[in-house]
Amino acid sequence: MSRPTKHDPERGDARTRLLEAARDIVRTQGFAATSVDQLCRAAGVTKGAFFHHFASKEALGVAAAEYWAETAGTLFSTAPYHDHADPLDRVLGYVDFRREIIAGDIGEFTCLVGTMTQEAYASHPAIREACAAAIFDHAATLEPDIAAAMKARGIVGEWTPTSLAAHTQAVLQGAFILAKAADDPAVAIDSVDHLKRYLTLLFQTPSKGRTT
Amino acid sequence: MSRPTKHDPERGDARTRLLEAARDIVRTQGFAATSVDQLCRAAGVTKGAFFHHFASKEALGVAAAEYWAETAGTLFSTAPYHDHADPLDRVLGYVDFRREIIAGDIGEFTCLVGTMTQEAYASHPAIREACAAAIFDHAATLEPDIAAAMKARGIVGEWTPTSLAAHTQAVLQGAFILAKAADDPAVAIDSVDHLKRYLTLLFQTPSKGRTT
DNA sequence: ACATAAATACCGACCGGTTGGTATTTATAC
DNA sequence: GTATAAATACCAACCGGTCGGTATTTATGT
Repeated sequence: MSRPTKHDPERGDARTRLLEAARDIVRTQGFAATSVDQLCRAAGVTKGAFFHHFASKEALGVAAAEYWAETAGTLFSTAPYHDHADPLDRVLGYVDFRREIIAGDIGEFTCLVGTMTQEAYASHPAIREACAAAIFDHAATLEPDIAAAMKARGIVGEWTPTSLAAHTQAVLQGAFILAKAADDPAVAIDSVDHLKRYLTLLFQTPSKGRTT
Repeated sequence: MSRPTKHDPERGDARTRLLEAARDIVRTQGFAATSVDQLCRAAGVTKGAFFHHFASKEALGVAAAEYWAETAGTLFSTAPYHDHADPLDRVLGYVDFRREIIAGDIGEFTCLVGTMTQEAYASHPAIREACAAAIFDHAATLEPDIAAAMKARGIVGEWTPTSLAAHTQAVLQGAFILAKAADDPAVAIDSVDHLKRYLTLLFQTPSKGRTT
């Protein structure tokens, strides 16, 4: 055990390590099934440190959602799909980028805030709000490109950029659930392919494509 | 309290009441956050009865998923959308039927097995399997109509009836997550509308609509 | 028809371990 | 020296699960 003290920086401070532990463990076990002790063990800190940084387990959940939104924000804002000249290519490039991420271990590509939403939407309003912000703020980053693609092609469909952006997130979240159920990422990739096909059909339609 | 004995049938036996309590409570709180005591209180039975009918809390989770699959099975097999002559109309009728269900309280139209999958896929393999069966067996009921619609229109796309059926479930599951996050069923309805639009575009396409 | 045996269904007190959270102390940084 | 960060010790409530027992239904032997 040697000397446990001396403020060992190791990898980041205690708060960040707890947030990263939450990201990894909550994604595979869920929020309720993850105990504070387990988080502390994984982060290599004591309970005292936990409750120094977070007022409660719920507060940790909120912070984890915010941390998730932050890291995802930089991941996607620096991704290469923004380089395409055509706005539709940027949207399709986003879907391709999401598709690439889906591989390997399920606990590593699935979405923390989607998982937490399911458990916390009724019992922990603060967590629900933080998750909603993470999801819909991320969706909002797609709206300008969708709107530009609509304008460029003169599309005036009965749907809005907001609802289409939200739909992309719904497909992704649902794909994650199916991948977890099937214990196989392939089914998630199939759904993302269907999403890309939808976007392509939507924007290649010469007429308005009335359906409803 | 009067006389508690004499095998009071009230509303179904203890097992069914526990299953119904699980369906209602787990959908809003999640599996891990729902205690056995809470289930017993809601079902009006004692802990002794619980562990008489179920070997463990996990076994209750498996049984709840199976019960869900059973009740959903009768709900959808007796639904009116099967009456359409055109197989595509049956598929679109299914989507309409799902759309109609999405209304009112979120805890009442969301999916038990989708919720449980998120929490249990890694920690409770038996629950994961039961949820997977519920989801994919339900999806499979759409495959014959999808296949018939493809054949009727001579569509030989790069996708399969199985993957499209699974995709419908992904959209629904994702729509539920977004509804929970936004605390508003409207966003779920929007996604279902996008799904219907996708199906319509897919099957009205004269060419194969190569995209990938 | 009836006594008896054996399942089945259910009850509720109880157990050891874990839970989220607190109080107090100790080390570090500026 | 004082604010911040972290460690230690501790707690009452709650957790899933057990257990000995009782009531009721069903099967069986005569």
